[in-house]
Amino acid sequence: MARFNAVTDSVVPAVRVRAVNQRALRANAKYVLYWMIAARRTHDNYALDRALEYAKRLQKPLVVLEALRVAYPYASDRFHRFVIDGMADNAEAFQKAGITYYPYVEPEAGAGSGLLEALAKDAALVITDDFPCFFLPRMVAAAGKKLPVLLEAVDSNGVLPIRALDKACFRAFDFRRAVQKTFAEHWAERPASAPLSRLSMSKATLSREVRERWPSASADLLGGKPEALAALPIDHGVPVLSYRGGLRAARSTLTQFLDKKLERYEEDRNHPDKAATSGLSPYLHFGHLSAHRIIAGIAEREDWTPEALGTRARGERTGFWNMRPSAEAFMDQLLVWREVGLNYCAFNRDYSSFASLPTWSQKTLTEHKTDARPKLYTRAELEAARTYDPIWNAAQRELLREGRIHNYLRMLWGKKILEWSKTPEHALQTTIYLNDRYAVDGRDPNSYSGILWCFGRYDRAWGPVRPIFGTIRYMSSENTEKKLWLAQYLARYGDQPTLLE
DNA sequence: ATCGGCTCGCGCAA
DNA sequence: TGCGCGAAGCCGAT
Repeated sequence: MARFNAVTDSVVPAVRVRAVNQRALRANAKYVLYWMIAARRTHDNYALDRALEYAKRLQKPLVVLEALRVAYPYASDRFHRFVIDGMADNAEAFQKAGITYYPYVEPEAGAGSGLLEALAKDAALVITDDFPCFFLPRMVAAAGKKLPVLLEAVDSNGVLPIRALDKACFRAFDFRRAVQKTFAEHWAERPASAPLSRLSMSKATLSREVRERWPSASADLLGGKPEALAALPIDHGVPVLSYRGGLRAARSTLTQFLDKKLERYEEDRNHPDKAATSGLSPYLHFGHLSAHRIIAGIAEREDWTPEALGTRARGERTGFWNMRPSAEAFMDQLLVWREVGLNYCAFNRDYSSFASLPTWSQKTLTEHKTDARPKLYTRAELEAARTYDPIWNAAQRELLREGRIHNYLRMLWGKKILEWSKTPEHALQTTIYLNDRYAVDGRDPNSYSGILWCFGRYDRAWGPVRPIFGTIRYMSSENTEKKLWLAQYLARYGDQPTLLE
């Protein structure tokens, strides 16, 4: 270990590693601890690579703690089920590799306090995930102060490290240019796709204190027994989804997308009836799937290698990747639109407020703050999908039932909330609440980009000046209905009573 | 069906 | 200083 320089000799790019505290590494401790909080997967994971690297250098076993608490904002059956599905998959993969994996689901608020510290007592150092959003940055900072050992946060969020640039971009165009300039070098430093294969690592023993005071998640919970979830003090008003979380489900969703949908992506993606969207966002949000894995799949289908990349980095939307148009359109979503959100959150703690909007949009919305609204709905009316607008109601019902809203309709959904709220600030609050509570990929940088876009972020002014919107880009249900194929969508999520309401 | 104007700010060329 | 251009729009003119 003496000659290992953790910065220059690591397989993980230094820009992805952040020392959260200045405590020492303890080479004589029992194991290396990976506290898995965002990249909840066993491959394509820089934090796991880093942890394995330390374990090998120090000749210690690796212990992985994947914890889920009950008192975090919006904890519900929906998100718990999704994360626990992932735990079951992770348990199997780590078991096969001979790594001590500790899935912990807190049975009551506060019960999990002290677990990380107790496990860290025997750790040479702790590695965790660096996620720039929600309560995670605060939680990691607090842990850094408490832990008696070195805590490193590793960024496995995207293909570009969140600190690849030194500031936030306020236009997608600028970020696209940065992606085009640097993709090749970052792609060359991708994480291991099968880090657990051919490992020979000794197994760690956890202290009796830990095993008795914080028993790992029960087989009932991991196995998906509804009673086990019902017993937890979480929001039972947000029901589980019809699709599973976890790595297996992520892989099959990806395969479906690549085999059946990618080819028609560009043409069909705006049409709700065409079912052309990837459905990958929930898996990306909870770290069950990596952008690297998706790109590898696209590259294979497109027979693509980085040599095909264009040399001009001018921020143009086509002609850079040199893939088929549909694949290029999807790459733009994945690399530019997903990662520009990560970039924003990484540099702005204030990523979701009205004050974070561009000056021009704050100004125009404020100027039209007192304009008459066609109708004002309460949050509860919106939540229950009870408006006069069938398209909006359908989108809201899709959110309630499926934990997502179709890409195109999500924009209209947000714009209408602005139209029906007494102030833009209230509208923003309501939109974020609904998305955070019900969307599987809520509480994600990506989601905040999408919502704040409706209020002007990453966008520009569009005339003519209209009531309420001012020069914010306007969208209407009438035009949406004319432009899109959505009859089946309306039938599926239409104004008929359902179990939820 | 397609086109320009509506309207704002940024980077870049000059 | 001027020019070109940008997530998905809308509307009226041709």
